[in-house]
Amino acid sequence: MNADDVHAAEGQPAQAGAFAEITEMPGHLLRRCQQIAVSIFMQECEGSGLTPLQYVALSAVDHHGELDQNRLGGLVALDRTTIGKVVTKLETRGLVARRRSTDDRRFNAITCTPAGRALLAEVRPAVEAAQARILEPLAAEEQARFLGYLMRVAEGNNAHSRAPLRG
Amino acid sequence: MNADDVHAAEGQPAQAGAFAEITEMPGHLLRRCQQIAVSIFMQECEGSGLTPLQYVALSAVDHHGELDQNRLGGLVALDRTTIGKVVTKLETRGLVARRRSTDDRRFNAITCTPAGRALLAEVRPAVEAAQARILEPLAAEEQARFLGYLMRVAEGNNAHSRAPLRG
DNA sequence: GTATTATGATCACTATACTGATTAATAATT
DNA sequence: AATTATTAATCAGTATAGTGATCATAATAC
Repeated sequence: MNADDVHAAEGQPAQAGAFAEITEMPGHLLRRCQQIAVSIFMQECEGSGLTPLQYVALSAVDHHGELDQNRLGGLVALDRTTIGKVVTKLETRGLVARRRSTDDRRFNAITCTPAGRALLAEVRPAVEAAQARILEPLAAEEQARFLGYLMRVAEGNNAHSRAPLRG
Repeated sequence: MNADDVHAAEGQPAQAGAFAEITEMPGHLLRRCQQIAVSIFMQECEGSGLTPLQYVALSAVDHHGELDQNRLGGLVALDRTTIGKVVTKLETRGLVARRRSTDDRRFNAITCTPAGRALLAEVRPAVEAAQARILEPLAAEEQARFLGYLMRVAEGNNAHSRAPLRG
């Protein structure tokens, strides 16, 4: 910046080097990688109008057939409120159908529509292209090890998550 | 669920097995790991009232001395709007000071307050405990390799990020 | 058969993470 | 000097990711 710059006047900050360490911490790196993964997904899947979360949730509904929001949230590791909003978005686009279960009227019964299934099939190549781009900085063997580590970190810490996977 | 369950009637869903594959994709795993990393940070650093982002941003301000919001956003890889909100939150807690630069009146000059520096020092052990817990499912050698992979994925794809790191 | 408990969904609220439009100030061009 | 372009910040809007409170319904206890 300029003349009224404290930086120049104070010499060394209180915790010299501490910030550099933070940028090499797993928490910070995971945030950056997740941020990048979303960016790449949005680029590759632009035409579909789907976000990563919408794609995963729609796939889960397609794969599992009719299920309630709570179970769906567990399958994709999302809290009750967020999965509710994702379902609302998918519903307004006609990709899933939502109705109150007549059996137990507390439940929202979610099903995948033909339009939802068609979009899933259509966007699938772009999703796979995105995944390949995310891993591109690593060699093939490293990619496999990296995925293995991610799976173990996710599974090993699942109980510590605020929205654990409930398969 | 129950009797009016479409699942039982339809047999196999359209894309059998596709969802299982998605749960092993880097995009999904990175989201889950980031989600878990935030959960663990919030548990360990509960007393500080700091979120992961607030901690990283505050550290960056401390380390770099006075700087503007745009540069701060670049250092922590955040877009202009999000870094603005983080700074507002830190400002209301008195952890940073924000004033218009007299030199160039477009800039917000951000500085770390003594209270901010004190909190950083206080919370540091909890932050490191959180990082250790995130990596716990991996052996020491694997942790080092995992961090190396995360750094290469983040750096190699930096240009594809919607809010790239600008060191 | 009523009271208690448990559960699914929704609402209000906070924080993260962006885009596009706008505003204010500076820099570059002519 | 006046016009144009650029830049920092902010605002409105959308999506992700949660918490705690509330409401309706269902299951259980007594």
